[in-house]
Amino acid sequence: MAEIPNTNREQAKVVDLASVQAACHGCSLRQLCLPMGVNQVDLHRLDEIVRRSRPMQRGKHVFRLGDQFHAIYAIRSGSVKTYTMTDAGSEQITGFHLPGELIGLDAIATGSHPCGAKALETATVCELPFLQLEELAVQVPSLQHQLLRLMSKEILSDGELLTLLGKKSAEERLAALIFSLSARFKERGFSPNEFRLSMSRNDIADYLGLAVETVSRLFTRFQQQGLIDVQNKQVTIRDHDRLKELAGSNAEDRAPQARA
Amino acid sequence: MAEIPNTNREQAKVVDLASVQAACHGCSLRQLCLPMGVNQVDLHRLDEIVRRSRPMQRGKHVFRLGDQFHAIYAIRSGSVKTYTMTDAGSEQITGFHLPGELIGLDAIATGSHPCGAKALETATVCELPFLQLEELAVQVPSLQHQLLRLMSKEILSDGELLTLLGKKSAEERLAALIFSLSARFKERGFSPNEFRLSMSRNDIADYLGLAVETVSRLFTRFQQQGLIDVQNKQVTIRDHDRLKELAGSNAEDRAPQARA
DNA sequence: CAAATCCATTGATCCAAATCAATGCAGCCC
DNA sequence: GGGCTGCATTGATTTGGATCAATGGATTTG
Repeated sequence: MAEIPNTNREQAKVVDLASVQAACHGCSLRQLCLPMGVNQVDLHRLDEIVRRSRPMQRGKHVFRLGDQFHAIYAIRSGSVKTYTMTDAGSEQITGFHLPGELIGLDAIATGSHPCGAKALETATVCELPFLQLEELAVQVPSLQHQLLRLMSKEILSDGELLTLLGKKSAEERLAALIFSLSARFKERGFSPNEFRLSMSRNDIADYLGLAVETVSRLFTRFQQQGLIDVQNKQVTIRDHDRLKELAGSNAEDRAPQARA
Repeated sequence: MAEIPNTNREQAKVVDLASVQAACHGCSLRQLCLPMGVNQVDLHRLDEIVRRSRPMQRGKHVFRLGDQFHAIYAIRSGSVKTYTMTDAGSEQITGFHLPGELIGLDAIATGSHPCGAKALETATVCELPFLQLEELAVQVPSLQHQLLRLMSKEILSDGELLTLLGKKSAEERLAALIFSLSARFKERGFSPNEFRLSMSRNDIADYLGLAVETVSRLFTRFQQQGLIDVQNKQVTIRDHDRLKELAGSNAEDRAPQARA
């Protein structure tokens, strides 16, 4: 509810773009990000329209709720949360985004950002001006394909989150989040078993549709049960299998019936 | 949980495609659907790849959970629900889809359908083979644009549903659903104030993340409060404004503070 | 380095919605 | 038309997680 105050400069221009080119062709994330499947030659054309931001401090916006839409952004380093506001003023976090993921895709339809995007830690992002990207995508089928694929992936992960919020217990929700983060860190070459949660407990609660207190209690419980080790924001996974099982379901242990 | 039994024929081929062409150029939904913004000439090329299904009976699948992905579908008439299964066997419904809306978009990323799609009443759908659609989209920028727009819209509405499930009370959720259906019926030229709910109470519960009993009680309560009239599946909106207010928020009436 | 501020944890209590239980009703099929 | 079957409503009871309340730690700032 209490907004972090912004400097005037940050107000005026939310993302501060570096003058250096982003250079997708040399980026370690190209197998996860938009460049996947795009050949060398076409990749240089993508490079021409991409601008990389300067490192953004924790709490700064990539874009704000309601901002006019002109570009989508790829996370290059760090992590970013996207969120909407309820009328009552509380945040619903729609995603925690890691390097290689695209944000701002939900703004294409309406022309303005229905959610805000804020750096959870120092982060850099790559700006992809949408008109230019669309233009390039009709010329580069592999780029169009990958853009559609990434949007599809977003719809897919939203669907999973829906099930999480609609059907799962608090315990399952937190286990699923930890499990998902673990898998995504692994994809990016980081340790899947030891990582730092860049978001606050409050953010986790606002993502999972729970109260902070509940999240806190669950961390304590998971630790007591030997599932994970928690030391502030540092998490170590102790029992990957049980965590996975918990994330998948905990209602089925009393009804493990066969699927038709 | 109990699956409607399927005939062998329906098992073998889920969607039964008519031999007639779909004819987007003559379709009354073209301003809502994929053809929006596509010119006459290109529209005929779209017509060539679209196949319209025969009317599908209530309960038949457009595609099943886990089916291999080869096409997306536009609802032409009737209504369709998309849903996933939790490991415990209960459905999380991810959307109720009306004519002009696309389904199957979440399958592009993985190549198989992460959710199933079932007709809620007699419905027809248009099949858009994805490879051909992609091929056409690189040749017809306006088609690419509209496809991206519709995918974005899907992400947007998923985000709204997330907020609904994560932050809103049972009352707000149901009000929001009724309000959303009303708005979408209006868009399609139907009465926004009097319509038939094609889905069961159970489906509504599985969409809103509630128990059936809660949904039923809310319908009764809304009727008592004079918000709506309910007669089985027939709904008449009596107080549009109060319904809208309730759908937007009901927590703010005790904290109507100004936004920063 | 101390004070201030923010964030996280823990405990006690409450409540909205789930669950359990029963009856009512509508649309079907013989 | 009468019984069947699945769907919907209503009531009683329980409970998971929210809310309220207080304290404990961790960053941050002057």
